[in-house]
Amino acid sequence: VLRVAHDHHRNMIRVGDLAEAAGLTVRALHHYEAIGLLSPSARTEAGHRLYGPGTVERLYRITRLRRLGLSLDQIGRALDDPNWNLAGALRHHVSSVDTQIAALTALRTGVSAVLADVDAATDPTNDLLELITTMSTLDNPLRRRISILVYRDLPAAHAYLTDVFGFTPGDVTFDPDGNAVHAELYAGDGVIWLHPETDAFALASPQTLGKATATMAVMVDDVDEHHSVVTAKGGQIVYGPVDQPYGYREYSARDCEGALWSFMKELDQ
Amino acid sequence: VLRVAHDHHRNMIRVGDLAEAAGLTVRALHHYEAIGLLSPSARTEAGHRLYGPGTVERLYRITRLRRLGLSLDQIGRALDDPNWNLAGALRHHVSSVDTQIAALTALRTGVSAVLADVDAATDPTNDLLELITTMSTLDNPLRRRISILVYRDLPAAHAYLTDVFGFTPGDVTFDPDGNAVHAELYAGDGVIWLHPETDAFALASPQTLGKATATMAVMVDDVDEHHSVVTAKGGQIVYGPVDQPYGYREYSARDCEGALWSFMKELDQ
DNA sequence: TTGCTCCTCACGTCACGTGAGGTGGC
DNA sequence: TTGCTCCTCACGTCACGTGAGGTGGC
Repeated sequence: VLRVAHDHHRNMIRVGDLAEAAGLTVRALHHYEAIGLLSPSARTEAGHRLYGPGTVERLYRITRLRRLGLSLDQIGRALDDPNWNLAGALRHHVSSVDTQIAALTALRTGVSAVLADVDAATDPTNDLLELITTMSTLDNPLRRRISILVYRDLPAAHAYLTDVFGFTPGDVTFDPDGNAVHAELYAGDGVIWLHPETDAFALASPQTLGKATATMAVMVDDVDEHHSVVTAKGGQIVYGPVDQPYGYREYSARDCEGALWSFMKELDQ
Repeated sequence: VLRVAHDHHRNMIRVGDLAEAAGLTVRALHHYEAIGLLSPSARTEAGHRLYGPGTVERLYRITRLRRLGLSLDQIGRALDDPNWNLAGALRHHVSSVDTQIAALTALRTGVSAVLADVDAATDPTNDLLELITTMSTLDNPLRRRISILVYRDLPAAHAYLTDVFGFTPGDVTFDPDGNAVHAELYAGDGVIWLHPETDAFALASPQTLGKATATMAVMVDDVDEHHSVVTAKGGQIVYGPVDQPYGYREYSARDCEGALWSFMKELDQ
């Protein structure tokens, strides 16, 4: 292990500072060293860990891959073994995440149904345990919701929702004649599909009808910040951020074809 | 510990049989005994575990609570401490499950966005690690989507969507005049809100407009089974289950006010 | 001199999985 | 006699958290 005198520490960082910068604990960095994932670039004469720029960069990649849900073992292989198939591992990982999400969401609806039954019970001595033991709603078969919004110009709407509202763009699909037939956007908890107008199923854009049969609410971490970004991008604000009596701070905006969006966050309490 | 001769085992069950019946392993039952959660009713003279009817019933409750995501420690308290607040623990648990779901779904969309970029990359030597390191979409601030569907008669729509399509009912909120102003339904991965018609925001029911500006897709485990249940309940089918070229098996139905719903499942491959 | 950060063990977590080595009933 | 199930230790898992006891730099 390289030992350096303290006048050579210039571009090195100590373990506590690195941990804070990376949002980890010192103990986690000790652990990464113990399993051979991330070793300090050097040590001081007193044995204190020192991390150089290359090592810091490596830790940045580690934390990124960690957020994707890979194990430390997998991350080590991804970083050190050029023959290891990272894309394959991620693809496999996505399907296991899907399974976990399905199980948790089934659980979530099941538990809230049980609790709703408890609240509604006229007999308060009614045993919750009995309810749970006999409930069948723990097996609701409805899995994921996907909202499908109708637009005249899919590529334009796709670009607008990405640029102005900040959705992550997914694919835009075209038919052989070059008409856009499908487009996807990613929000935090799933996907939104965009659909062209069609007489066959009586679907039309709010721009065509002058009214809408649905709107979208999207939860954000900071309503005011999102509002100021959208305003700066030229978004068409319907009303600015306001605390609503039903427990949300929210503002509302219309997109390029007049569809209504509310961006909101639950108020404390 | 009660020891019984083998001619007194009549209504007792052995550990291997109990494990199989409960979908657990023998080791798990050993563990439950070690932590004091479930002890056998008796032992044979040779020391083999024997479980009576009361103990089997207790294990059934344990597995049920386990499916709700409670820890073995919490389950023990729920079963043995009459003063312990099971409903409170479940309520707390629901919000932690929500957080987990949000994190996993954010992860899921992030990873699939990364993989989509990899697939679209014209340069196959483009480094996936580079992509992940530089991707900003992993920090998308948009959290949860909530679809808001417009209906003339909220209580009727709430009842229809629950009874016919199988959504789990949430609350219906009324104003002081007795008008329904808000209603909620639970699907597998979140909530759907129902909203009354309002001129102020140009929102109207498909029944009023004759057209719709949005539709909903809902993923189910078994499209044909859901279709047959909805048909039996008198649902208005638009087209029956069919494999679509874009990779889903789906069918479509209209609800009590003409809103279009697709129930679908991804095809293999 | 006083704080603060740093160091190295080393046990604990959660719900079992997985042998190791051996015994009693059908 | 041969399988099968059963028994009791006891270590391993995964990514650290949480002290215990102590040292070096500002």
